[in-house]
Amino acid sequence: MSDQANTPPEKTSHQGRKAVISREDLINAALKLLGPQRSISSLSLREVARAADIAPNSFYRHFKDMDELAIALIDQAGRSLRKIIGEARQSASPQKSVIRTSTESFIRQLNADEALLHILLREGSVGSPAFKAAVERELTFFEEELCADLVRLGNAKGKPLFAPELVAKGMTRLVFEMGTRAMDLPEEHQTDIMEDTIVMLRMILIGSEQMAKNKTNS
Amino acid sequence: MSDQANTPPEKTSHQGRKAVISREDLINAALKLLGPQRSISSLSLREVARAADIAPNSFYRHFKDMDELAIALIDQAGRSLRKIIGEARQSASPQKSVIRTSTESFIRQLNADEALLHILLREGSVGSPAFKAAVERELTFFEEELCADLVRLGNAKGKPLFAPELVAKGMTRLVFEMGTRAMDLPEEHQTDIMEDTIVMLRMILIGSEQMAKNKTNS
DNA sequence: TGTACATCAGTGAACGCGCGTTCACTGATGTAC
DNA sequence: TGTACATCAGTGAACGCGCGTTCACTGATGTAC
Repeated sequence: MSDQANTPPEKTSHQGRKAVISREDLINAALKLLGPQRSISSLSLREVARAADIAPNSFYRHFKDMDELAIALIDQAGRSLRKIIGEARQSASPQKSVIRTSTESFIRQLNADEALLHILLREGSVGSPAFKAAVERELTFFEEELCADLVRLGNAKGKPLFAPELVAKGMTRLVFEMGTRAMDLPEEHQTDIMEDTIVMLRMILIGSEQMAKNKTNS
Repeated sequence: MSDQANTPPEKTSHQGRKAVISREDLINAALKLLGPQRSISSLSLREVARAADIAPNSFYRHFKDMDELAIALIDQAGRSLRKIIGEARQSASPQKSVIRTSTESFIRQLNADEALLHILLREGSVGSPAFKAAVERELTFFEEELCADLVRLGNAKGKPLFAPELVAKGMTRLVFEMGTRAMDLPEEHQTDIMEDTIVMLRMILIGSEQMAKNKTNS
């Protein structure tokens, strides 16, 4: 056996102790620690350093703060969310409604990501004002895209919407709220929650169409 | 001047140090510490003891744990919620819809309580499984009452609902979600959020009525 | 009414722990000559 | 190609702090005789 076989070098350089670590590595270390039960705000700097296999003080080479790391995480989660939804929008078809497609891919990704999207669900209601603002920014962005989609679809169908921005907001918030609760449950229950959510989203949509109709008639 | 005039005895007995403290006093001390920015899970035992003006170890005379205190707080918040809604239900009138009355009293109480209801909004997504279960219990209870109300009202109006339990769930979750976000904002914006919320709740209600109608016709 | 005694909500001191942060350091890597 | 030097991501040791929890204690209050 060669001497490097029984002590796999991982990230360490040939000396045995040091390594070269990037911001990314720290972010990933943090993601490994997060999950349904842990929020960013509950992570300690030393924990993250430990998970990344560096000395605690080395953390400061990459981030000023745990807060700075947290913001980076939220940004990344937001980017991930936008990507998911962008893809869902692409794959919309006459067979499956946009609502169903989007909700399904949201929940699917929630399980696949294991940590990234959870951040947006959790950190919106806890943590520093900066965290909340960052999450709120992602949500608002999401709502605006959804709103544009809804208006376009509604006009195409000849069923314009009443207060489409509130339709988008209600749908977004509801999906996030339901997703937050779903996170803690085993996967089989998540399907039920998803179906419930879809019905609720339909109610909002149909309600808005109806309200637009009433407004026009009167 | 009498000797007790310049050092008001507060809770202390005549000796100057000791006091008799109740579970209630500890709960209230914790409530004083809570608020938009602090969640129960972020409170320390020593902080609560300090706020209640007792030695840290005295805490154990009343609660086994901070967790036990937390559950007590959640219970109390739940009771408060039910009371609010009970009163709102009483004061429903033909002039103001149940939706408006309930939402208004919810938001009003959110501001008045300053801490009690916030607990239910915050602690549902963070903290130990026990916390979450306790919050979920309160929400479910709330949903069931609301559902019964909705069914009764719908039948009285001759407009039965489709999936009333989902109407109740969607409304509850939406109000809580919007309330959570509203907490951090100054009061003048809260009115806007409340109006938005009311419109969204209407969409759900009208959507459900419409879906029931479609089901019947087909 | 007095005395002896049990109870128990309060106490101060101490513990070990993980935390964030600082300091002066080291040694691999890249650059200039 | 070789040597001298600057850079800078890593380091170990140490700090002071607030935490939860333990211990043996105290002294006011209620009860029995």
